Amino acid sequence: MPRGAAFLLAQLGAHAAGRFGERVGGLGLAPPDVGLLRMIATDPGRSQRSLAADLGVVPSRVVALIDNLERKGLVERRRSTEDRRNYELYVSEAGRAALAGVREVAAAHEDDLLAALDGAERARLAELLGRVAAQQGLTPGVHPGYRNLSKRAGRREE
Amino acid sequence: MPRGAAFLLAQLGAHAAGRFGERVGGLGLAPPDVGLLRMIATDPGRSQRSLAADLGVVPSRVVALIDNLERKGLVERRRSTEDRRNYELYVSEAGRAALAGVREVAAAHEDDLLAALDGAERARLAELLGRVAAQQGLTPGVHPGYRNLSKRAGRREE
DNA sequence: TATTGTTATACTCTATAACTATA
DNA sequence: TATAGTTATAGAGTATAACAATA
Repeated sequence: MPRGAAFLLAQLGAHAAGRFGERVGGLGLAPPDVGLLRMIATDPGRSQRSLAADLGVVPSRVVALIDNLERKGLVERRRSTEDRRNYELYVSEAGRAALAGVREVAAAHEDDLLAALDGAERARLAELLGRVAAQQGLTPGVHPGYRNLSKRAGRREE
Repeated sequence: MPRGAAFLLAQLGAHAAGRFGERVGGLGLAPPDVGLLRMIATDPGRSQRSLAADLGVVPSRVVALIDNLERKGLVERRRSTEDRRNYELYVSEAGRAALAGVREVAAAHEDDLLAALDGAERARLAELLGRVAAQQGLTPGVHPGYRNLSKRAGRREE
């Protein structure tokens, strides 16, 4: 039974995510931590609500995620002075250091993952994948692993 | 921040898996069902234990998975006459019909997923991905989504 | 009344370990 | 004693809904 590119994509994607998770785990980070940290670093002061919206996740989940990051000292919650209902989120100094570690790890990850390809082939692969991602409407930099899948048609196990 | 091929792979892989799950959900199948069904169809009479080993999953999980398939009438358990401790698993007629449906759905899935690419580009993508998968030691046709990830350091995202 | 964040709760998935029936 | 499959249980992850503070 010949496997097409769609299956290979799903298979390799899960593999890549798993391996990356192992690597950042070595840094004391869970995979969701990494994405959140990056989003907050990119747009400091943003609220939990806006994160929930961008991630396609329920706000209560962001509470737990940020609790986690705050407990690790990587993110700070500051009550907004303009609208005291919401928090402004900031990446701490330790958080920035963690992100630097993530960047190293990500480079090593990419290199090991694509060991079968030379530079030109990697670029070609990235180009093809980029076009597919754009056509599929995927948000650059946002991993669908966050998304609430329960609304969708099929899931897992009956 | 430029995203490399590794991130795109994880992102697109999760997207592809999610969309495929929706489609087979329309057939009344959960994503794990599809893989199990195929493995049993390929190698009729195999035991639950052998499935667990191939999937990298604990045997008790296979019990629930097969219970499910059996309840839907897609798979049959027959007590082995040689060694009465184990079952021989077979895909039923309904199971074969379900697999035919899966093949249709998979073709439509691939076509929609890769709408951004023409035939030559799809072939090129499949070729590149195939080489990466082989170098990474991935088992053809076995999706890592089954694997026990709890032993590993981190888990999801990116 | 509407909105931000929180808590309480429930449900799903999945692993671990103990158990049964064979061998 | 060892193996195939099963059951009981627990823990992680995540959604839903009710709630408090603020607007």
